[in-house]
Amino acid sequence: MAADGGFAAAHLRAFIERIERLEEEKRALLGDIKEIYGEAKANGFAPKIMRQVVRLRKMDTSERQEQEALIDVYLKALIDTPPPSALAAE
Amino acid sequence: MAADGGFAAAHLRAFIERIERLEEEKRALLGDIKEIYGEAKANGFAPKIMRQVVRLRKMDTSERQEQEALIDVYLKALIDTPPPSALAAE
Amino acid sequence: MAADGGFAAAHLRAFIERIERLEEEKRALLGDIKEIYGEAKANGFAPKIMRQVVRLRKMDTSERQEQEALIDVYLKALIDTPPPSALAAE
Amino acid sequence: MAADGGFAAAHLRAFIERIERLEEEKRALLGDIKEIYGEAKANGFAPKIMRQVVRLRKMDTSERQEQEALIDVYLKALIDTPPPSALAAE
DNA sequence: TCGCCTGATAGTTGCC
DNA sequence: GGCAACTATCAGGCGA
Repeated sequence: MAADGGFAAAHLRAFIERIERLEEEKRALLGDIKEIYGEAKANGFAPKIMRQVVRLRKMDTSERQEQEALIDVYLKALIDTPPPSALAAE
Repeated sequence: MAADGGFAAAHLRAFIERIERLEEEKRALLGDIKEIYGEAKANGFAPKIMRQVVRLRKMDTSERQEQEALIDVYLKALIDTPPPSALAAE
Repeated sequence: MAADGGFAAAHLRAFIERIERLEEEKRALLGDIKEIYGEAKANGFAPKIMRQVVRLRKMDTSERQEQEALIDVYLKALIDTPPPSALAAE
Repeated sequence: MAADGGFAAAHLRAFIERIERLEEEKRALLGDIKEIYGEAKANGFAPKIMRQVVRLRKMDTSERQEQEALIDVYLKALIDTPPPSALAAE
């Protein structure tokens, strides 16, 4: 790669530049999102809860439903086997 | 730290050794868990589903319950606002 | 909040919608970045190294060198304490 | 599986219980490790550096140097391509 | 078996 | 200054 007259280096530069450009955009986007949570908080909403809500709404629409039935079967088989964490509640 | 006659170095060594020892144990534990999933698979169970089940059982017993009510309120407020991903399903 | 005639709910909906819209954009951006790393890989570059490079370029040079120096001090303090993995080599 | 008189369910329960037990141990182990880093910090060591040191000691020396060399090559190829952050300094 | 992708872990940052 | 949330990296599991 070093013996190619710098062509590879130029290639690499192009990739890195594109990536860094997109990362800048991403950074801006993250800032915008954060700002909205800030506004919401100023209006009496709980950002933490809102984040969970956004997350849940994402999950619910995924292909998870397809496997839901099987998960349910497994969970039901364990219905009288409480998870260990239940002990911590004492 | 360099001018302490190596006392700090000995101290650091002790900490690192303890950590590396525990990491070894952790590694072994992960191996055991993996093995069990393998056994289960050999018995006709789906490891992937089992992992999700374990995960769900963990979540259900966490402090999430405390915030569950509030999450519910938020979700209900959004009941006629479908998430964007619904559009992708077309 | 529940007793406000739904005004708060409408407000919440507006916030969530804005957030979910931006998250869609973010998702797209992440996909683009990933794609570029994929292209780079197909051209013989190592994505893992590229990521480190992008990260290093974000840091101030002096800060980076300071960290490396400290790492070196720690490593040297452990010079006669072989890591556990050496044992596995037997 | 459902028509087996619950034998499979019992089997599944056994697997899940073993897994959850081991996960508890893992959780405890992680807590212990975290605790040691805390102690070290209280004694004037930098946990962040320690973690990197532990990580480096896990890698083979030659492998590590190989990576560093490659990072250097990449960085040098980008030497006249300033990162975007330089623009922010203006 | 390889590549992809999701889930786990470490680092960073902002809040309290 | 410590704590907790969020982001990014990494490794293991899954599917082709």
